[in-house]
Amino acid sequence: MEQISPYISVDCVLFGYNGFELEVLIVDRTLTNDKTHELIFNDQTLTGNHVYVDETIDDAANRVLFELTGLKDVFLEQFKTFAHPNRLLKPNDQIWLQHTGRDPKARIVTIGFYSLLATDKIKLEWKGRNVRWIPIKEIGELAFDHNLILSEALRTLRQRIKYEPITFELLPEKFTLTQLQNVYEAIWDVELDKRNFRKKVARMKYLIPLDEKQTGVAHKPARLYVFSRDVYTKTKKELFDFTI
Amino acid sequence: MEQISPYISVDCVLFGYNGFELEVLIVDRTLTNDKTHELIFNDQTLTGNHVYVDETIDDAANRVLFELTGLKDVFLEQFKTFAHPNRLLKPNDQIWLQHTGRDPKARIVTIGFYSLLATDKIKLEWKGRNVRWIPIKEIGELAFDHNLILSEALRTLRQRIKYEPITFELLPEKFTLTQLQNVYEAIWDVELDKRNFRKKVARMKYLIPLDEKQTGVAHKPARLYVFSRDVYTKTKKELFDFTI
DNA sequence: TCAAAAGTGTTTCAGATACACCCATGT
DNA sequence: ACATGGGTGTATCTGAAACACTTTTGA
Repeated sequence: MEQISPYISVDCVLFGYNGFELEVLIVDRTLTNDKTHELIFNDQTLTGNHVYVDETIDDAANRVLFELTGLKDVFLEQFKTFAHPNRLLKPNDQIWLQHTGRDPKARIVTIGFYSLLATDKIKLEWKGRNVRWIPIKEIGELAFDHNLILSEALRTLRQRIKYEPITFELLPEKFTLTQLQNVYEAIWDVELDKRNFRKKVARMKYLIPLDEKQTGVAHKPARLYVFSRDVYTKTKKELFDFTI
Repeated sequence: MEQISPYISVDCVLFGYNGFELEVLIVDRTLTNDKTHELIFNDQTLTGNHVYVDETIDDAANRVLFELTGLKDVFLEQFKTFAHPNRLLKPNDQIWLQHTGRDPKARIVTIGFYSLLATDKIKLEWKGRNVRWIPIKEIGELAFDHNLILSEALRTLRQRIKYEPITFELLPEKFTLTQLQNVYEAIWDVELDKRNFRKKVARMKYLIPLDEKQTGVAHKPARLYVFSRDVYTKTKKELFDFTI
């Protein structure tokens, strides 16, 4: 067993999309009395990891993703670091740290990462804990400073999708334009005009239309598209443009 | 003396503008043998600080700025965290850590901040070390992973000025439109068209023209402008727009 | 045959780009 | 009087926004 860097952790905000809403992966944190088996508390956290001594923070974050999905090379990006001296001082958190054998007084710096995942890629169990997707609007109080981490991640995501083609990561490999539009609408919580949206994506050469259609839908089946990272990197240009 | 969090530091990339080029604040790091007074090495670093146990990282970063300028409330923003296990292993860095009484084997997480400053606000001495502005294109090898930190800061800056009005921070309170244009040109290393640039800024209502002109210049004196953060926050709107 | 979502075109307006000359000042 | 940078307008093109109907499929 490799040794842990006791003052560094990573927290991962995993975004998913259920066809209607933006979701976040949440794990249950349940603490019971070892002897009486009575429930002490039951709440929720984001996914996170400690970092091994010889491990980079990116590797540690990727480890979370791998444990949850069995996949390497998932989209994952550092967005902000949280190091407030009081970030672990809520009563439940103190009990939890103590119970899991950590120093509740130690100051832990956590580096926040976010990732976009097709929701069906996730295992529903992680480190013996229950895992589930929760729509972003239904998320209540989370442990530690995880509500703050989540809201900063969402802020970053909303910005990032304006300028980088990453929304595809939330969809199956082959997707329809309506699905893609729905993703933008879910992330921004707005409605977009279908015709204008399609004119816009028509200019994105890296969105490749297939000679393939949806099947099994009770309406005119939509054409399927794939995202070509190859075309994207070849055609993207730096914008020396400012908009404000 | 407050106690230091030994595994957390902040590094600040301070950008300045000399009228022609984008500059970065660099401090000399000179190590001499305590007995013979021979020079062991002489190289450069960014500015940085350790973090006190009860201090937030933002406060620690602001402390650097305050030590250098005597100013509070300077523009300062966290942009990325650097935690590679090998980031302090270059020979000079190991000698330096040892010499300054720190554990050269310890893994230190550093949170990168960047700031924009009018260059005349800086003191030229910091922690007994020499401080100077160096044009970004003339910066050589820096200590630790500071070249990496700098290049990530620059990447962030180039993005950020597209969507946020922060370039003013590099200029005196009252500035001309040509100065402002020069700042954009220096940061992006491009040339912009004067007339089109002015049409663009004419739409920025938070750029307030004054009834005041340059004096003492050997040509038609330019009108002076100020940035109104007040007007900016009142008129800015969220963009639900994507451009790629 | 009906319900459901797919798919499509035009007009109007704002902003991006390209481009050249006269003006006010100090020396 | 001249050198220096300040300041301005027009034409063309591209993309943004607003808006409604026909088509294809499964049930």
